[in-house]
Amino acid sequence: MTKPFDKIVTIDFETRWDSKDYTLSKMTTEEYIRDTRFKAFGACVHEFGTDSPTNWVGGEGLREYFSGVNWGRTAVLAHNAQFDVSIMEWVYGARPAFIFDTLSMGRALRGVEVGNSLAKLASDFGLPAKGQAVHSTNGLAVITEDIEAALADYCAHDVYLCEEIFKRFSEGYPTSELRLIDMTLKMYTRPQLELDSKMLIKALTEEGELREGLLQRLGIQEAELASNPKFADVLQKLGVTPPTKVSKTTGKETLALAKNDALFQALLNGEREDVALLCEARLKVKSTTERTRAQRFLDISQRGKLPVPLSYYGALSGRWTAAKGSAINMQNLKRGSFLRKAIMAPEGYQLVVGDLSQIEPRVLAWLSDYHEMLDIFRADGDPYAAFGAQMFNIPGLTKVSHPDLRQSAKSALLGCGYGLGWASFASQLLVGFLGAPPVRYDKAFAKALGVDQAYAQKFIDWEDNVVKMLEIPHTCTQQELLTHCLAAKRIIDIYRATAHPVATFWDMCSQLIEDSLYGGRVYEYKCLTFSKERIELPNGMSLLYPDLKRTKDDKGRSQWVYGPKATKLYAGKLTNNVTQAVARIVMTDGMLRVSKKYPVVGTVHDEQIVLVPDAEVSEAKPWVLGQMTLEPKYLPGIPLAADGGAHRRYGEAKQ
DNA sequence: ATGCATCGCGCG
DNA sequence: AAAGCGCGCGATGCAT
Repeated sequence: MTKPFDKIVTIDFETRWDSKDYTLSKMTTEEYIRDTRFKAFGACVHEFGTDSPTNWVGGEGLREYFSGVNWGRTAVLAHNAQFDVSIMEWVYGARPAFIFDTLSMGRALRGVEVGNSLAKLASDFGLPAKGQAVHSTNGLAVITEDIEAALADYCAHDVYLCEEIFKRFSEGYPTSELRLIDMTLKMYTRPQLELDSKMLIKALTEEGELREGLLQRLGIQEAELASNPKFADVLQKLGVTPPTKVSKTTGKETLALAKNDALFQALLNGEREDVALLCEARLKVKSTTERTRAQRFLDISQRGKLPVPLSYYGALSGRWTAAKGSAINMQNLKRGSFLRKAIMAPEGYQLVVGDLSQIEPRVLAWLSDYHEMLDIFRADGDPYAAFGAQMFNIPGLTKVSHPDLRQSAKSALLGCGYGLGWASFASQLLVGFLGAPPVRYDKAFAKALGVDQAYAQKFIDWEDNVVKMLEIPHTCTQQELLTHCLAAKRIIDIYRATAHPVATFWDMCSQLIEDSLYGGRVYEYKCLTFSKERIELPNGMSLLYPDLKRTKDDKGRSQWVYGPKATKLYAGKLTNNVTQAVARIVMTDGMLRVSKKYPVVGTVHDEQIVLVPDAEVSEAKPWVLGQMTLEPKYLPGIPLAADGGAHRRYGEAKQ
């Protein structure tokens, strides 16, 4: 592939800020740059890889500078390029051909938890420390020549640091991943999506009126509903004992007033109509996320198009996360919500949304040589429905006949692949069961579950853990609960017996944690190379497990932990990590192919959002799905499938 | 006041 | 112990 640029310009802006009310620590990048107060004091620029001097371009000279460069053939390099390139594009109309970003590269190469600020990177690489001069501009709208000179020095040093770090990072960095960084940043700096402000206003108004009316009818303040202790008081006054539960983490008693707490659900669906109404109102009042987000979307819509705030390599597995401080997360918008519907392609375009069907179970089946499962996928079967039929003893269960049960089976099957245990599974299924005293796990209960003495002793060893999971209150009797747990255990047992290759894969993972990730023995398995504290992936990137070591948990049992937060690692989790990481590469391969023809304007893990002119939509849709499912050479024989749709509105594209 | 941890819930 | 996993954010409670 020929390079889309002839030279790389490193850039760093210095801009006006005020720690009181105009600062990136209190505002999003989008808000800050689009604010009327925005002002660039200047920028340092340097042509990367040349002896040319680093030039400070003062604020008044910036417009002339940017119009004097052929950005169509020029790439830009910055640390946190989202900021600098947004200024270039939004303020000066300069559209660089390609974007390099040392912050993005740092996350991928060093991990997300270590910190990848320019100061930290300089220190870790033994480079001259980042300067401090910028503090003197706090609150200033104009700067003196002296300050400007100091700023220019400081800025030039940042440019130097960025280049030095880039030299170190770019050694061997896959071109495909550089293209993904460029793609991700352009989703933000070159926004295409529009927000339907009328729809957002309407939804906000209607919701507000509904809420106000409800509060008035009940004669209650919002705070009395929203706060846990205050709501408990309200219940007490009505002669209702506020329900409690034992916290899973602290072990302390706490109010069980969350939406999915069984006892809260009992009140919500109970016979006391006054109490039920209050509970309903509480849910309405507490669902603030949707309101806050709608308001944020509305605010953005009044400033311009929607910069999609995604963070390349935000997750261990290489998945994208929401960009920190962006205040909105495009990856967890409620399905079917008006927020999704308010996101639109510009006039004359549609959004082709394609997703990789069941990509994780497909990759797991391929990695573990689970041929029976691969054959189900090859025959275009529905493994979730098949598992659901086993789970619920409903032969012939389908997505159409039992959509909810199939959804439950889907979640169970995915969990099972990563080591989901029966107790946890049982408690998952119990969510929603109503009222009744907590059931205690004891020896007799274990025996009733049909586990032998040694197995029962193991459960008792993790008693606190299991007790908490089973201490979910129910309306069902002890006997019903027992039956329920037996059913849960039966399903888990069925899975582990039938998905034997997956269990064998767990075995191998356990061994590799010990021998390779810890012991350093290099081991190649299919498209993965296990070695000391890392697993190399088929795209040249790696899963990182820095400082992996064996520790003891609070019960004195041996366990593996890694990283600054002592994150636990064990077979089921490693299975998840490699599966998710490989699935992400299948996904990005498709994105890279699609992006050669159409702009990819967003991604949500197994889904890509592609901008297509109206006239090309019917052709583009199958083409996109086809590009997503080309067999990767590192996964020979894997059956892939993709599904998708097209609409001007994001929320209407997939049916 | 401010930071930090936990919970609950949204997505995959 | 074969323990589902990967995220971010708002509300809340507790410590500083």
